Amino acid sequence: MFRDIPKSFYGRPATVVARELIGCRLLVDHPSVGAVGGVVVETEAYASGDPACHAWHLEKKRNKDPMAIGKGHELFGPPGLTYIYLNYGMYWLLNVVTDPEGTPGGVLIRAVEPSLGENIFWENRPKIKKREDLANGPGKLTVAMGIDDRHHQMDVTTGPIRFEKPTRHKSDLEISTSSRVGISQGVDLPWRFFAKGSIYVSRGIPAR
DNA sequence: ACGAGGATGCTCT
DNA sequence: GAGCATCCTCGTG
Repeated sequence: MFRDIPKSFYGRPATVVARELIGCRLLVDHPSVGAVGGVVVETEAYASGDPACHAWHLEKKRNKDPMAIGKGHELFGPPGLTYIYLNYGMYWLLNVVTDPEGTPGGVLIRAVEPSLGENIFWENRPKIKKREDLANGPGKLTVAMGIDDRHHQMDVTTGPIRFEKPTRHKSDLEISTSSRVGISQGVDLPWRFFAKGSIYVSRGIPAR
């Protein structure tokens, strides 16, 4: 079973939230079946002072002009809202804003194991043959679950995208870390978190 | 198993 | 014009 997560959960450092979201359930409202869901098995943290974070260059700019605005400004905003952006001109990527307002931070959801409304996952990704390939990547899970820019800046405690914590604690769930995927800056930081041994984790870096 | 390359659109990293 | 928090297909071993 699952229970709601309070807003205060997200007002903490991105690395902490990223780790604790592993094992939680992601729910997305769906027009025909009510909602689809998946258990989060992989996340990445992006933080203040982190050269790979979308807010990094804005942070530097804001040292001169505190009102400067640009890509990633949402990451400075109140925690617990979604931050969704298009990458490589094709895929929407889902993040949750973390850290107190004024401090940039966010968590990228990279992979889920389908757990509710799985037929929708299959419908949205008709070429896929294996269940573990339905949502084992940040672009794949948004396609599979029907997430796009309509879900941008929504409250994850009340909105169409929500997270729930398992009531049974994750004593049986081991979490591993690694460097982050697909970035060229900050590659040394071990800020990718994933469920050890899960076949639903994305490819690229060995899942141990 | 693994690597190369193309698709595609927004920001200025 | 370059670079990007990606994915898929097709080639080779």
